[in-house]
Amino acid sequence: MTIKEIAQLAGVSRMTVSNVINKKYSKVSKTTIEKVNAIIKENNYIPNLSARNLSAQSSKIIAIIVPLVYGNDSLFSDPYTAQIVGILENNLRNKGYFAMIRSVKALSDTVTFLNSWNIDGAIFIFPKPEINVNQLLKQVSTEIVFIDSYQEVENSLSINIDDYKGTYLATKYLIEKGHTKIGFAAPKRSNNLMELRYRGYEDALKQSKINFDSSFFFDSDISLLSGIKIGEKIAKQKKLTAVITTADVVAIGIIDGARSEKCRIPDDLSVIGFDNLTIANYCYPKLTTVNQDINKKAELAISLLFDRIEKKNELPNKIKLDVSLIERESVKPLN
Amino acid sequence: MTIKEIAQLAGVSRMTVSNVINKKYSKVSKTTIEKVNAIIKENNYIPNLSARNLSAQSSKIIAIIVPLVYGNDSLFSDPYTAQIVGILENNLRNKGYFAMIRSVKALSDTVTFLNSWNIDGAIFIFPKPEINVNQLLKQVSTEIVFIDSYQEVENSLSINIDDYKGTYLATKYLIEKGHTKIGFAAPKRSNNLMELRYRGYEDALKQSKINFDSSFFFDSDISLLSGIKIGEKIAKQKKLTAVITTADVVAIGIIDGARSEKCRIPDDLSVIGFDNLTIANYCYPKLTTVNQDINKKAELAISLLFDRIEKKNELPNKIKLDVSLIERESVKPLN
DNA sequence: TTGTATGCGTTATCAT
DNA sequence: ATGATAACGCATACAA
Repeated sequence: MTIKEIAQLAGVSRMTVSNVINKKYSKVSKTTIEKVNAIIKENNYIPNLSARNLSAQSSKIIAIIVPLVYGNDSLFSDPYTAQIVGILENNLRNKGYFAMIRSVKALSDTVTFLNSWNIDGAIFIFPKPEINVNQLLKQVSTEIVFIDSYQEVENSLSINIDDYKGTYLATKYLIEKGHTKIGFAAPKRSNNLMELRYRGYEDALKQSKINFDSSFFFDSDISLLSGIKIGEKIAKQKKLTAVITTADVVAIGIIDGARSEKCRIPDDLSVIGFDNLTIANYCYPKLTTVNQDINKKAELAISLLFDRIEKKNELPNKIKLDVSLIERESVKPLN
Repeated sequence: MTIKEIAQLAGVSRMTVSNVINKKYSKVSKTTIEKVNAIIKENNYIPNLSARNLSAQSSKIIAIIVPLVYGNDSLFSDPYTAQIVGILENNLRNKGYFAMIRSVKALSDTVTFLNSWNIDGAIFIFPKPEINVNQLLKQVSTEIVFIDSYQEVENSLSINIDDYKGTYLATKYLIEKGHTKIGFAAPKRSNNLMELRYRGYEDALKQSKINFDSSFFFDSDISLLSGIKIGEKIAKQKKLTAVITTADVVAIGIIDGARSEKCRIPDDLSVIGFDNLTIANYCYPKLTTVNQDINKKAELAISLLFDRIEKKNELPNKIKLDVSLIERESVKPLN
């Protein structure tokens, strides 16, 4: 069923039908509107968006680009990403847009994808260092909002959190509770994210004149498995009384790994997470963690994207969200 | 950059360029192929898929339709859905398709969505009773594979698991361990899923001549919160020694809720989950649960969908996957 | 208020 | 081996 057929049934031109569909009522008489609408309904006519988009040079599609976790089949190994994507879809749908999700490996993949469809905008979650944001923006005309990008690119749109503050708060909190042997589990690959979180940790130590020992550092992926290995190692070494992480999933992994080596949590080892995922409140012990407002992050990404798509330009290029420490049960005071 | 421009630059017709792009090499000379390819590369030409799809009447888009959880902003409140969607996207991308995700509330939403784009196929995860599969199939020409559909519709394509066996195994296991006061937490709304899982539970009880008491039943959503409330209730009542659930998230919620009422798990209450999510292995205590192969489920959905899209018709309409019980630490023997 | 012509970028068909 | 024409379904610009 096409506009043409509807037009024939209604005995009007295609344009009249088109105007009815697009509610350009000033251009059509009431009688015609009603007649056409009746026929549209009767025939269950639904506009062909491929055609509309070709004509309009705009697709009403927003791309959601997510990192492809190497060695993993699923994009959503991390519930953090899943939660964001869910909120994005919800907001986009309510705005009359469509959400196309795509995982990408390389810059060229990304460019091809974004230029293939007349994509109206994109939200890119955690662009890995392999994908150079600067290059990407040069090769693509789509508006892109980056969530958790730690490539500092002027003029790029991004939503981040105060990473420095997050680890700073966590470390400070442990120190207040009497801990001095505080491990730090984070991905090693140097990027700004890690730089910031590392500095937060380091500065808090320094302020209390605690020496950083390189054996305090544990290279981790953002995965349970990675956490488990670190937990086992920490339990065997018996050198630390506490450890902070850069993701709740890692923290939960550490707890599990340490426990398997007879290390009690938090009695023998205090653990602090990062993200405040839903599960952080239901694992055992309930996880003391750095809270970030994931929902707000996703919603702001949408706001910023549409601020630019609609050329309002009211919001700043870079938005940084605050974090806070949530006290639960995975930290034991030593004093 | 369009085909037309490439054609002009190369001094050939649009069709020749099109043939090169689509690798119809029998129709183009080697020299031309090379010349055209060079110009394409040089200009970073990328085909416009909107146009291609309009022409081809096919979009290379596969819709992933997920249930909208009422009162929840995120589609992926449940990691189970997130995992499936991740695997689907991965498989689709590898096949050269695009994944459009969409949550739907009503039948009409769904029909409009599927008919708007020239969508090549759809995978529908857990169609709620509100969306009548039979009606849907009548109003849509797209091939749809249903995952976890409990509306029995002849000729519809579906991937399910052996729900009856799942709860049967769980209940039987508890009985073997000496439990007789076994609760059952599941969504009450009557549909086939619940019917099947309920019967598995009930039959196992019957076979051991254990009477079912209506107070053993707890109406639950598939959510942590729902589990928590049930856990609290069970702990307060102190009537049960064990409870089985229809989702790991509910089981984890129950553990948390019961624990908050000083009920020790598994000492005072044994709990069995359902799904064997990743987290089931890392919560505390590690969850004894009914395992289903989520990855295989998603992969089979893709296989079945493309079996029909490509008109091979080698696979059966309905595929039912086996389940098994995974023994971990959330059940304590009473004998 | 309604209709006509044209273009969006691609591909199928049919000539040459 | 290459090219001309039409078609996919819709919307913009302009004419009547």
